[in-house]
Amino acid sequence: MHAPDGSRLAALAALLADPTRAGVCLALLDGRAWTAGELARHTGVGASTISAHLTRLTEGGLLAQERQGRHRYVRLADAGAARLVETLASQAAPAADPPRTLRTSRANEALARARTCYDHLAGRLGCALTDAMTRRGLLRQDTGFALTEDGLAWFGDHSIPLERTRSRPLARPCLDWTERRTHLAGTAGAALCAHALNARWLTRIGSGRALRITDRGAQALGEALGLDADTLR
Amino acid sequence: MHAPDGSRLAALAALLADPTRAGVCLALLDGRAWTAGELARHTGVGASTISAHLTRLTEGGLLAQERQGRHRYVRLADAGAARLVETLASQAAPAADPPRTLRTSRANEALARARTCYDHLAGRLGCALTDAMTRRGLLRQDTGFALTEDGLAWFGDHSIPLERTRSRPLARPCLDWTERRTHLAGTAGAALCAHALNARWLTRIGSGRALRITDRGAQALGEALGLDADTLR
DNA sequence: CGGACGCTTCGTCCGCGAACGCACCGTCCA
DNA sequence: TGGACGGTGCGTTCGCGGACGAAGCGTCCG
Repeated sequence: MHAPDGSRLAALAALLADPTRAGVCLALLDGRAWTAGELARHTGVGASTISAHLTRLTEGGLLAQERQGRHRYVRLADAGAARLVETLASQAAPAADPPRTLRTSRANEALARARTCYDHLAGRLGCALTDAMTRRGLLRQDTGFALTEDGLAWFGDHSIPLERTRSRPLARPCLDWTERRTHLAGTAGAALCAHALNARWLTRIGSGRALRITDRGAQALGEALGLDADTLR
Repeated sequence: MHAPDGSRLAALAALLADPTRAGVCLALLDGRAWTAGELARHTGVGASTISAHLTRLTEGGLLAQERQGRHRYVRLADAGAARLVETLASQAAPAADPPRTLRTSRANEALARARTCYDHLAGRLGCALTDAMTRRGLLRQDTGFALTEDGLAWFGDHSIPLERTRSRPLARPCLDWTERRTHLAGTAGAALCAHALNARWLTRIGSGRALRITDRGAQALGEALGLDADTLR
């Protein structure tokens, strides 16, 4: 075993060093599978071009694909790939020029409010949940980033199963692009997100990664975490 | 505020998408400042070439530079930059072809045994320390990654000051390239490393990032963590 | 069965950027 | 006050790769 040489690192970075491929990976950060055509339209590039890019990303191990009929579905390969894109995105973020059109402004506002980040919750909602959990002593951030005993119990009380795997941390921080603060990721973050969508606490807006809080969700989150979810509507 | 677009992410990734620049960043992961000439020799490239690369990396915000006389010293700009390179390196790692010469084999063995990773300890030693701390209940990894109360006290007992800053976590996991496991990073990891070097528990081998355990260090680590440091010699 | 559709393959064009050598500038030392 | 040395700027070369369009292939649906 030897230290990774520059060429391997460069080859991996090169996959993300193109605006189109970077746009693809950012789009896939919503954690779902997109078709090649959707990504072509989303990045504003031809069908043949996106096809080549998806092939490169897949062969590079960043994307996983699945073919269904005449569709090619791609998604981020694993949590490691998602973490890489996240890290890059949060480090690249510091541009803050105002959006130009009302339409994109609305879309950005929705994203800033609540969205998925790969498999967990982000945006103001994600941060508010994380803060509430910290305030209630379910999560500790002052000595690192970990669930407490009370936190473990909380998940149990709400029948949210926590898979304890060796390869993936139960709780880890993820830096939020819009809030510039950390929110809950890892197995627990994913479980919470899955539960919130399953129990209809949250629903997706259209087909994107933006989320909306339901009435039931506002009530449930108010009870479970003392969160004033109305302000996040 | 809006989501980072592909071009920003791509521009950042492009900085690391070149073998020479990637080699520079990996070298700088030892946390120290290198001169332009050292990096040119290290990457096997001309002086003018390395100069241009260092300028690009600095302007991109990944490197910080400092001029002393006719020397140009560069180092990684901040913990964020280091984390980015780490993440990329650990994701890129899976090549394991054996080293070709005895010389590089020796060097790799030394690196695998004990080294710095930006500002904290890595290699078998770093992982062993992290494991020992976990075993002794100073560090919890099963619910995330955080120091325990006992852990905080341990740092106090050994007069290792822990700066509690808001922007940087006290403890976070860092994936080790050689061990494929996590070791302690963050403020606590940095403080431990600094203390170990200060107290001469460890010394640098030559000018690289490899470390050697001193007799005093073996004894101190044995007492403080019950670590059998002899096996790491 | 035919046509629309989603994706892929191929050929082509074109621009970016990495590397080098050389001339040059400032610094350090004998 | 030279001369060696570390680093910079410029001009040149050259290969890589991203984009497009056209043609082709399999899939779905009317």
